[in-house]
Amino acid sequence: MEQGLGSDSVPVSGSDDKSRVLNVKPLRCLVPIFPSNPGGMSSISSPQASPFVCVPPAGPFPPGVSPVFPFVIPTEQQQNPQTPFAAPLNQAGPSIPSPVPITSFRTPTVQTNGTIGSSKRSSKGSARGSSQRKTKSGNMTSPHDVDIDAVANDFLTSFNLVRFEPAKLSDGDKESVRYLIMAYNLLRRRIAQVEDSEEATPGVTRRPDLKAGSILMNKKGVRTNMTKRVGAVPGVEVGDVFFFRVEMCLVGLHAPIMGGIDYMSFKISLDEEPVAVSIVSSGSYEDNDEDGEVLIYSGQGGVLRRDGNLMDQKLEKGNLALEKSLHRGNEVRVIRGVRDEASPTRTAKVYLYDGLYKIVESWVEKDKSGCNVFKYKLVRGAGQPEAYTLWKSIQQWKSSDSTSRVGVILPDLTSGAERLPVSLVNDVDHEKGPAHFTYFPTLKYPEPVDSRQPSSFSCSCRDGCHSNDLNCPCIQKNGGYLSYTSLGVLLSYKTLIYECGPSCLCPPNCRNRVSQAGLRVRLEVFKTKDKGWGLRSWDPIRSGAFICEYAGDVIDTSTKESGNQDSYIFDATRTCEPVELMPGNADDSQKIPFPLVISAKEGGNVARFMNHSCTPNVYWQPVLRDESYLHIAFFAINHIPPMKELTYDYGLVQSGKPEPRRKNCLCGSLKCRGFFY
DNA sequence: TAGATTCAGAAGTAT
DNA sequence: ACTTCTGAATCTAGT
Repeated sequence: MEQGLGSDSVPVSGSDDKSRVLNVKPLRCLVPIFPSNPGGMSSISSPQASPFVCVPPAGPFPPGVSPVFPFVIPTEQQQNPQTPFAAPLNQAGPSIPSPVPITSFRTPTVQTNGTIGSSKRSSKGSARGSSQRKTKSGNMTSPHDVDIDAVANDFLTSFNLVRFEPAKLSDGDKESVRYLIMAYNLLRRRIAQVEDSEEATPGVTRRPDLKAGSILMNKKGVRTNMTKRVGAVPGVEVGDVFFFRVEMCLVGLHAPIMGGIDYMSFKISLDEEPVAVSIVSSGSYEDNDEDGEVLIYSGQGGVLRRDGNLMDQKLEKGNLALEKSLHRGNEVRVIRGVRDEASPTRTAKVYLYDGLYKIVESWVEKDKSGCNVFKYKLVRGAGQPEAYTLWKSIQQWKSSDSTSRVGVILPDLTSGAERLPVSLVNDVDHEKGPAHFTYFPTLKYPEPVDSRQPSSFSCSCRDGCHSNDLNCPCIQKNGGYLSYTSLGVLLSYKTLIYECGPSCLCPPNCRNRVSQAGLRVRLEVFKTKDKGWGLRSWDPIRSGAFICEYAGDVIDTSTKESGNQDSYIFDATRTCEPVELMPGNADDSQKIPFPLVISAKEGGNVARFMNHSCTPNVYWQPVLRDESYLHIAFFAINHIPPMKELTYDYGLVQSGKPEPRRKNCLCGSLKCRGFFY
């Protein structure tokens, strides 16, 4: 068991002094360069304070340093001086690049194809979008008093730039489904971010999921798989995960926004009769699942009414459709709703697409209160990939020390260094573990933290930073918004995120310290078939969620020969192929402040096991803490099902820099460029 | 802190 | 117009 990883390879559990295991390599040769702009940052950093090359966020950059864009940003929409909150921000610190406010992206002239907000929804008496919200807050003009419709319009304007093929409206494919889900989540998170910065109205439930859903549902040419069908839905694979019901509507997996049974009418000679096409089993009825391949599903209706009366279920609508499907023998898609364990909110749910089932039996039961309830027994079709059963296995691994599982080498390769264990598994061959390395969970700068001067930009939010507090300097640095949701999900993509740092007075659980709070999902290092060791997650990961940072030793690139021969190098100066065309509120003026190269050869965390892919599901994001500590944080690009390998794009070396040895890429994607460094 | 309850919510179906 | 296995906020019962 301890052949590959000697007992000395892992730090002793509970050792607080992580620096003990750190092989410190001081950076002496970098000449400090400081912002030349008057005021602002120059006042906070003395030449002795930081050994790093500091450049103003707007550049210029030292040779070889380039801005990093994980996503393409529409360029024509930048720099509009008409910004409602440019003034307070500029007062706070002239050196802080003025954020591009979302209102500056407004495109009032572009009314060509169906702008939202004005047409359908407002005319239908539900004109609650912007006007109602404004009256709610009265005369108090919030600094964030931003029109949600405008946000959505900006978003859709960018969205229209996508090469979206109309053929996919009726028949989707994997790429369009993936893109649509990602677009939905970006919009939803953006709306949530804007709403969150406004003061909460007591008693009003915010539903950014429905708002974003409504906008995309009503936008022509956005949805896919719009024609209902029996059986598989193109572009949706068994095992795919969804985090909101609306997502499944958008991609045509399950049309009812709340209803559990989706059905369509099927022509039989002259008559039409309904057949069920998909069901969602959320566990709030008394469904029970015997072994994961069988589902006992309760019909709809008959639940406790508002008037207190209980009713028998009727053989109509969905119930009738299920009955007809039993006799017809057609396949029914099954979606299993389960609790999202990674989410701190206890009610959060994940929907697993569990593939095709057939109804084999139906009967009527009396429930606890004596009312008739229809029951349907569904059996899963053979030969489909594991989905719900896999989820059930994982629940078992979590509860039973995973001893039952084959291939487990170590239950926790971090020996407690992370807040969650990380298992080490090999079920493909006999290798007993990766080469020796020291596990530590964070990035190691060669200079101790306490020798640095506290930044005057640190905050004093003792209860944690909140996005409606515009006096918080950490909020200001992020363009006036908090970058994360309460779930630790990144709200919008930026080239640089400012987190609270060591000198901030906010607590460790501050919402602006997401990348410092440690792992939130259960990860495991596993042996891949052909790419050595890799990383994957037991928990489903929602789009935008923080996964981990890249831990390792910060490398002095001026003395070391670019350090690129080390296969555990993370080079933040590399550029990435744009992942997707992203709607832009990314701020062009914010750049990576200094070149950062990390080596995780001697030591590091789970990130060192993440493989390269040309179509990745994870991307990296520079995060600056306290103006001087740059870190690399990894976030999910789209929803990631359990046990799917986590990959990111290793990027391309800047032209002019020495190119490391190329390796053959085995990612297997259509867009594979054939190699990586 | 975790479970239970409340309540607005929007699309699809049926009337 | 009506239904609906949502989902967030609030309330309640427990330690």
